Amino acid sequence: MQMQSPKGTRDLLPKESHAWQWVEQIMREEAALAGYREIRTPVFEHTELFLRGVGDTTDIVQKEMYTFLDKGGRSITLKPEGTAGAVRALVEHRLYTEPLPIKIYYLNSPIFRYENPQHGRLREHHQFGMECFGTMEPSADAEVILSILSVLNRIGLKNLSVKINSIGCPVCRPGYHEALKAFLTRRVDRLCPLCKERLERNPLRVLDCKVEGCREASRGAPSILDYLCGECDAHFTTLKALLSTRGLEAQVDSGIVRGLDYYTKTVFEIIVQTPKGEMTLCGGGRYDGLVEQIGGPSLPGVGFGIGTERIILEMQNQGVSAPEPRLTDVFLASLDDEGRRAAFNACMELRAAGVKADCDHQARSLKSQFRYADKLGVRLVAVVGGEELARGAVRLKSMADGVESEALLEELAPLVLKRLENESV
RNA sequence: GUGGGUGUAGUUCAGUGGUUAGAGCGCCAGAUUGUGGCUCUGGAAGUCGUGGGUUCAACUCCCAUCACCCACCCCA
Repeated sequence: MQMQSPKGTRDLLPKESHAWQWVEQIMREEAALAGYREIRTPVFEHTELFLRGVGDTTDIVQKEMYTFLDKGGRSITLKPEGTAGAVRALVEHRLYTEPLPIKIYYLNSPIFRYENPQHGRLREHHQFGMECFGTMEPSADAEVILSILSVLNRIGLKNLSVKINSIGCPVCRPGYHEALKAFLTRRVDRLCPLCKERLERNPLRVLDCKVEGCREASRGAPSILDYLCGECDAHFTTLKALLSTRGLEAQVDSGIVRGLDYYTKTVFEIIVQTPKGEMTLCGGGRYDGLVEQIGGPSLPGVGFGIGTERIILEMQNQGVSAPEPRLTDVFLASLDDEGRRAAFNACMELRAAGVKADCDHQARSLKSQFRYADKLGVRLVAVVGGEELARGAVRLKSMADGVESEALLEELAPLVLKRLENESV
């Protein structure tokens, strides 16, 4: 049997990694602009963290976690989402003793979910996330939404839409649960088996079901928005106003309930319209009770996670490509053994001067070296050897126009630097 | 987890029971003396996903298995 990467995993190959780096750079810059600092937490955590954080009625916890016992008998789980680990670290290291709010982000943290792979759905994927702790203000909710939108806009993605909703808080949600449960119970016979269970433990999730019967059954269901308490309602109204101020008319969609239990008040998704339907790029919201559930102080929070694979996928769909860095600017070709030594030496000198330089490592013919240099897309080729080398010189050829000139070896670095700068392509 | 499709060189694919399995692109090299892109010529490269079975004979038929793709489910 041939070795291959495990089901649902992918190798990031050199020809695509530059696109990732470009996207990462934009994420870092936007996070930094908003005062967020990077945090890196372990790939695995105690299973307990996710049971308490993510919620044990969720699909993620019930059937999608990579959980195993380690050799010490501890139950360990590979991160199925990014927020819980960040919250654990925040609590463990008392980061909340710093001036509030605490703003942190994680970049391409690997995320694991055991499910059937499909387009844009892997068992291991990577997420960028921003989390803001210690403020109840809707401006924080607006900030994280606008930050990630700014990232997506800078990348150049089109056809994006933002859906928001409020799912209330411990004050108002019980009342809504009751009303929703009463409503659905009257139509229970039309619900799918899964939703019949959900009805008891988490009726909100029935609204998210895609089964036709359930969709019909939930038509005309009471809306959470009608049950929000004064505080939640005011929060939601202000958030919408803030987004609107920034020219963002978010689509209010009471069907957005999210797959994680820790959310309170604001939940949102960023969707992209594709020819095959819509794809969720980003999901997030407010989680005012989470820090306390994890064993920390009562500290509100709001944030999001976004899948990098999906961003890259959609970039390809939309024909958006990251600028491709030139691999090598100058190639040192050699004519003979003496030239090979000198070319190697000159190559290292150029690198020391900050020039992307390379030389022949295959002992190839000059013709082949040129062919190779051409494929690399280099801008200048220096031919080292022969009678020029005896005079301490090389022939320097510009690959774009084929023009050659002679250059002294000892002046090569400054000359090359100047030419690369002048003819910057 | 359920249902459908696919699996042949690095890659995109041809090849449906019969000698040493093919093509385009890519890769490597050559086309007279020290030079790329175009063209021409040559070369390397495949346990035909894996394991069983049927047959005188299997890439081709059957079974299983693995992986990928698509749908459901869910979401990033």
